[in-house]
Amino acid sequence: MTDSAPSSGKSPRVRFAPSPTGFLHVGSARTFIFNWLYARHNGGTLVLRLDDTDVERNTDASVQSIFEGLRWLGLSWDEEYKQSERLALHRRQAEAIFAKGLAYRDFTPAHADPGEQSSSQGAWLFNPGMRELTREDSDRRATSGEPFALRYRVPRGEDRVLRFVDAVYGEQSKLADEVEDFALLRSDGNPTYHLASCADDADLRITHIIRGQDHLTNTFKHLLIFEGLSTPPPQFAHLPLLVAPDGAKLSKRRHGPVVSVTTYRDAGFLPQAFINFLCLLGWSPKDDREFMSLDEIREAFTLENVNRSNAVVNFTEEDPFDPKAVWLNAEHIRALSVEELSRQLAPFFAQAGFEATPEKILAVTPLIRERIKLLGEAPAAADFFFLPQLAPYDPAELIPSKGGDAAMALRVLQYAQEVLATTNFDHDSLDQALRAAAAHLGLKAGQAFQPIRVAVCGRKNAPPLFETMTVLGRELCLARIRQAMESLQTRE
RNA sequence: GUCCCCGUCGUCUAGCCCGGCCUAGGACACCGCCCUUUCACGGCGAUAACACGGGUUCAAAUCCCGUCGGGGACGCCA
Repeated sequence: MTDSAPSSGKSPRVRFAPSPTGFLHVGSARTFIFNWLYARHNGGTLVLRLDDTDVERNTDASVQSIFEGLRWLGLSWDEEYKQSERLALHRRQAEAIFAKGLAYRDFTPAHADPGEQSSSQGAWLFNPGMRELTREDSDRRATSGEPFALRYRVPRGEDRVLRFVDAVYGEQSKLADEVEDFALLRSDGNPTYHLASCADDADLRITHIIRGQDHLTNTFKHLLIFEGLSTPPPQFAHLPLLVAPDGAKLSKRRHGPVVSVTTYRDAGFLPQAFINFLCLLGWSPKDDREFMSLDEIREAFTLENVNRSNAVVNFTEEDPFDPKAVWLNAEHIRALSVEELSRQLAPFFAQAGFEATPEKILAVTPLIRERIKLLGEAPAAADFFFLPQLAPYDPAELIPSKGGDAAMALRVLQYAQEVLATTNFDHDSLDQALRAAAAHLGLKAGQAFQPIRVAVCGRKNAPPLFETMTVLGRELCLARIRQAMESLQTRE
C-alpha cells in the first residue's frame, strides 16, 4: 500500500466512469489505464460505471464502441454499473439533501438566458430570487406543477473554505463564495452529473477517484455533495490533461478520429504498446525505463509519481500518431515471439486481401519484424510474398545504382537464372552461389544483388535477399527474373 | 471576467519536497558516422531546455515574491 487514504487498511475501490457520447478516446483510455494500474497495484477493485445520465447525447453505438475499446486494451474490471439504472437512488439522495435544507428549487425556466451582467463581473453564482424563496412558496409552486431544477445551496458570506488534499496536486482550497449554486436535479427530474456521480461514488464505496484534471475545480462541488450525503469524501487524484500540439485539451469534436482508440488499434498498435505510451504521458517510473511490460508498469505505478503538467500528444495532419508511440510499438513488436507476431499479423494480411495461410505468414514474419513499426504496415512490407503478379518493373531500379547499365543488369539476371536453376534454395547455398556469380561477373555483391532483388521483390528496399528467396521458392524467383529480363529487353 | 492548475531540450520526461554531486541526465524525432547485398535493426556521435525579473543564500533548475505565458472550470454536458 503506497498511498495513505482515509480508508487505508481497506482494499481500495476505484472507478472508471465514461459517458457514452462517442467513441472511446485516448484521454479516457488513459484515465481507465491509470485506474486499472492503481487498483491492480494495490490489490483493489476496479468498477466500470457508465455515466449515462444525459439521455439526449448517449447512444448505444457509443456504449458498444467504449466496450470495444476497453476489451481491446485487455485490462479487466471487476464490477459494472449503469447510472441510468440507479436513478431512484439519485433522486432519493437529492431529496435527502433538499430535506436538510442544503438545496432549493429553482423555477427559472430551463435554458433561460444566462447573459445578464454576470459576464462583466466574475462567474455566475445563482439565479436571483430563487435561493430566498420561502419553503411555503416553493412547495406551492412545486405542487402546482411548475417545473424546477434543484440547486445546491452553497454557503454564502461565511468565509467557508472548501479543502481537500489531491494525491497528485496536493492541498487544494477554494472559497465557497466562489462556487456557484450548481444543479443537482434537472427540471425533468433527472439527476445531473455531479449528483449522480457523487451519489454513486458514495453508494459504491469508492475510495479513490482518479480522473482528469478538468474535474479539479468540480471537486469543490463534490465535497459539498458528499457533505450533504453525510459521507466522508473519497480521496481524489487528478491526472494532468492530454493536450493537442496546439495546447488545447484533446477533444473528439476538435481533433476527430486521431483521438479515438480504434484509430490506433486499426493502424496496428499493440495494446501493450499503446498502454505503455499512454502511461508515460503524465507518469514516469522516475528511472530511465520507458519500454516497459504491463507487469513492470503495474509494479512501478504509484500516484506520487504522476506529474502535474499537461502532456502533449504529438500528432499532425500528415501523421496522426505520436512518434514515440510508434517507436514504442516497434519495440513491442520486436519483443514478441515470431509465432505470436504472426498471429497478430494475420488479420492485417486478411484485410489487405492477401491469401495468407498461417504457415506463409509465419515464414514471412521474421523477415518483416524489424521493418515495421505498426502491424498495419505489414501488408505493404511483404506484398511481394503474396501477390501472384508483381506490378510492372521500373527498369531504372533493375539497373545497379553504382555505375551500372541495362546490359549489366541483363547479364546479371541471365547468369543468375542459370545458377539458380540448380542451386538449393536455402540460405547458405544461395549465399554461396550468388556471391560466386557476382565474382564471376566481376561485380561487387551489392551491385549484382540489386537487379535480382528488384526482380524478385519488385523494389529496391526489401528484406535480406537469400531469406526472401528461400520463402519465395525457386519457381517464383525464376519466373520473376524472366519477367524482369523481358522488361529490360522490351525497353531497348 | 472570476476562480483553480501548470511552466526543464521540438515532444515525453529525470532532477525540485530534503539548495551544492547539474559545466542539467534519459528517451523519441532530426542530422552525421559505423555496421551492411538494399531497407531495417544495432552501435557511436552531434544539435537542443531550467519562461522572465527580483529577492534569500557562500551557493538556486531546486526556497520566496512578482511578471508573463499556457491550460482548465465557471451548463438543468459529462
